[in-house]
Amino acid sequence: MPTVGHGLLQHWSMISFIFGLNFVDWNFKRNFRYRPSYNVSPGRDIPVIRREDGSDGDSLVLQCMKWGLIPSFTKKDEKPDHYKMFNARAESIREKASFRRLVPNSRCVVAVEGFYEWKKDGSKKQPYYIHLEDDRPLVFAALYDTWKNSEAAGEIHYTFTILTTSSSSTFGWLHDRMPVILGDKESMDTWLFGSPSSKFETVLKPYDGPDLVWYPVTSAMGKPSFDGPECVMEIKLKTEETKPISQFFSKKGVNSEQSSNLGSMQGDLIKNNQPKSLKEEPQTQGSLDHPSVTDEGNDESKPSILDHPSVTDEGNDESKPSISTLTNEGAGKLPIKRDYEELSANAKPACGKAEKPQTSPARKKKNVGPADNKQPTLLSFFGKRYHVHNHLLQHLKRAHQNPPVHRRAATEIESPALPVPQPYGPAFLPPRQPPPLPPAPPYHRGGAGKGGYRNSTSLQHCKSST
DNA sequence: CCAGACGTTGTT
DNA sequence: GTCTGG
DNA sequence: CCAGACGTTGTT
DNA sequence: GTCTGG
Repeated sequence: MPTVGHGLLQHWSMISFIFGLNFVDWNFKRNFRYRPSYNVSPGRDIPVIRREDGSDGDSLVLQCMKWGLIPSFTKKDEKPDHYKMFNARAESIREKASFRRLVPNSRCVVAVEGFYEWKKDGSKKQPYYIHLEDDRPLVFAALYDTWKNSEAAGEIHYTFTILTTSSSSTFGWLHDRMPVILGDKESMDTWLFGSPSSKFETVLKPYDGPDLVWYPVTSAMGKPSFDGPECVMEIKLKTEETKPISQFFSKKGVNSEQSSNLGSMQGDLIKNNQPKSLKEEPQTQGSLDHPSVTDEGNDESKPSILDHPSVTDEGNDESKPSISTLTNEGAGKLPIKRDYEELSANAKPACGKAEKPQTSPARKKKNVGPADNKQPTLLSFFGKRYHVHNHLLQHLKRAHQNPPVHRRAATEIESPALPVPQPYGPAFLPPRQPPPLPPAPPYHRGGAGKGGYRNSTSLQHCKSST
């Protein structure tokens, strides 16, 4: 089985950050329309790795596809809607008409440096940037499909959807679903090379590694047009704690007060513990140790995808980069089980970064307060979309020449990539956060250590909460 | 992003 | 016109 | 039989 | 393409 390791991705990452990709001269398929971005939303092209067509071997292809699956049966004259299927519940991919046919032979993986998820707090939504502590790329399990529309004669459009699963116990306070993260080489190999009849359930589970960390970022990144390093800069949250509990349940109270938070980048207060604040804590969670990020053996044993000769760029294959191996190292996998039973209720303010885990979330549904539950829905918006950040892929030469432009607000529209040399150097990376702390207490009931299993519509194992 | 809705009561 | 869902 | 759907998240 | 609902 071919091996695809983190190494590859890690390598890309290093190249882009440190070396600047010049030396990766990979010829990507003709229309490799990719531009690095800190804010990727459905409809954008990003590189994915898939098995080579018809290959029963270990050949892999690196190719750009648009995020947001357009099933092959979509009418040729229909306007493709990438927002409809940008995610697929892992628990039900074998049942849903749009996905099940892709499971046998259209599995792929997507590598990103991190992604964003919004924590809801009443009417407000606070985005958080989630990434691996050591910045290795995150590898998501995905499914792709092809479609031809009426125009562009014969042009085949490749699109993909990212699988989601229930959240791990440590991530659950932020959101109840998370992308399926293939944390080690074995799981990547299983997903990419497993036989059509394989039981993929074992790899389509919540990633529980303690090395998955996060911190709040500006809500400005909620706009697809907002791109640039600012998207991944940590901000301090203003905490409003201290409200009597009664207010917690009162939406009214909460809202009014909190409303200020929206884009706030400022503030921060600190506080001490209090009874749980409504909002869970913002925090950066840390993990405990970094698992071994080490890689000990770097993999040498197995070739990584990059050096894997078989990875070709679909159209032209000539170029195969010859990179040597990199270390792979599996991500840390199992975390330690943490048990915090204590739900700490308090909030830790964010002082800087590492804080602590949050407390368990209040349960969402029911507590509604008194009247006023109905707020204007401001929360919709892009609630769902994953904003995948990937400057990681800057190694793509094209990309390199066309760095993302930092835009503000809706002022502009996406401009086609133009060579604008405007390098923002490697110095932009998001701050790392060291402090590991115990994760937050899970809130799912019943849950067992990891993601809670609940049932819901479908079957397979992991279910999510809520 | 952009097509489509633009409601309430009663509920999961 | 503006919000919402996809 | 055949037209129509085929998705996810999140909620009041 | 394939399943579902009417």
